[in-house]
Amino acid sequence: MNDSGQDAGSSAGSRRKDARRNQQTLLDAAAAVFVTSGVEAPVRDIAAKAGVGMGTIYRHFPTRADLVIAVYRHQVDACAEAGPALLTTSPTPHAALGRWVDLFVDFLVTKHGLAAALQSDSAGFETLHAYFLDRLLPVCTQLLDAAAASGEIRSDLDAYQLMRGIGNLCIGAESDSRYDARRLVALLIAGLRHP
Amino acid sequence: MNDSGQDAGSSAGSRRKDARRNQQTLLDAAAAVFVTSGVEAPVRDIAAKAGVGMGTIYRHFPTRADLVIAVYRHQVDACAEAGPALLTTSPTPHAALGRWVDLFVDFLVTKHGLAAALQSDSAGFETLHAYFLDRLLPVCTQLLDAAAASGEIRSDLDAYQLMRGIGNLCIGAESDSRYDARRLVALLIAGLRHP
DNA sequence: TTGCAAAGCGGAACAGCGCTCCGTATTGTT
DNA sequence: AACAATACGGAGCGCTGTTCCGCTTTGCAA
Repeated sequence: MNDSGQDAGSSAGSRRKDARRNQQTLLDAAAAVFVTSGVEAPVRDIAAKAGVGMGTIYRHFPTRADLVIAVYRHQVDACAEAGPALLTTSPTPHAALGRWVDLFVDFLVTKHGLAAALQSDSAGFETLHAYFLDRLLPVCTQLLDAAAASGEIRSDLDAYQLMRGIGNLCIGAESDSRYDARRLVALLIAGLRHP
Repeated sequence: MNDSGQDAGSSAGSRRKDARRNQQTLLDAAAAVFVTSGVEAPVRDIAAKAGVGMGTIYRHFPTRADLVIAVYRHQVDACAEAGPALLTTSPTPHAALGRWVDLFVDFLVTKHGLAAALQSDSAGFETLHAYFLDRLLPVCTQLLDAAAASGEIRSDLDAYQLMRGIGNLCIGAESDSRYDARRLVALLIAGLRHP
């Protein structure tokens, strides 16, 4: 359960051949369905798209969150790893924070319903929330601390609140052309500057 | 459908006696259930709490959104009416905006799941979104314009985006003690000031 | 090659949801 | 007291997520 997604057999090829093949098929099908119908698409749709039964999906990914995590793991990891890099390549820590936040927002906004799922209180999605936090909170903390140390921003907002705020601002951004989450997040970051 | 909530018979006592009594019973039951189980509580729970059948609830309130609107109508109206008043009693338009936003945030944060329902893309909740917008967008626009005219804030963010941003920031605030929506909204408003 | 656990698969089945529909009961008017 | 008109209750439909178990596939061992 707290194996942070995927199956017990990890990604190495230890299981039976058909099992490995189905796992990959499911990941591809899920990715495709998430794009067209959003992250909260019916599990049956994913199973159908993969040409697989319901049982198979739940054996490979015990909970929906595990499937979502598996699909987006690479991109979340990339986002996490970009943090320290940005800190060295940006003119100031505050600029690095801004760029990293842009990266995160772009990721969330382009994944239908992901931001909403992250904050959803429906059972089964806490794992998703936890994974994002585990992976990104340390990076965000590092960037925030650096920017605070350089004196550019106030230091009375912790990384958790910032990330939740950003995640919240991204909810519904993909389905409402009148709403520009990037702009609002930028405003929020602007509000962090010392008065 | 676009009668903005409630029933055709409005609140006047034109219908049968038992119908009027049941409508009030339902409003009370819904208010009570919303407090304990949130706005997205099962309709059956509300019917049970009111000691009434499913049919009754849907005849009085054709959609869930209508019921939610009916329960909170007074408070939303109060919030809308407070806007112009604040404009005259506050030292500056920007201060009025800040106080009004606080009012709105306090309202959202104390109603379990209301902020989430507002942005929910589940069918049947667009009416709720529309009602809040109809009622509050003009007020927010007025406050925003006044603050922009006084030169205190930038004028390139419309009231719609601001309200959506605020609503989004309030999601989940009532069930996460580490997250303070009021603070983040304040930061967002701070970000509106001219640089 | 063949036999046979072990591992994996499919989808029927269950529970919980919103919402509809219609036979029955209540009202108030004649 | 009789009778429309109105309103009520809850069974039932379609949709979710999730579980469970009889059947199939796989791969090792003989």
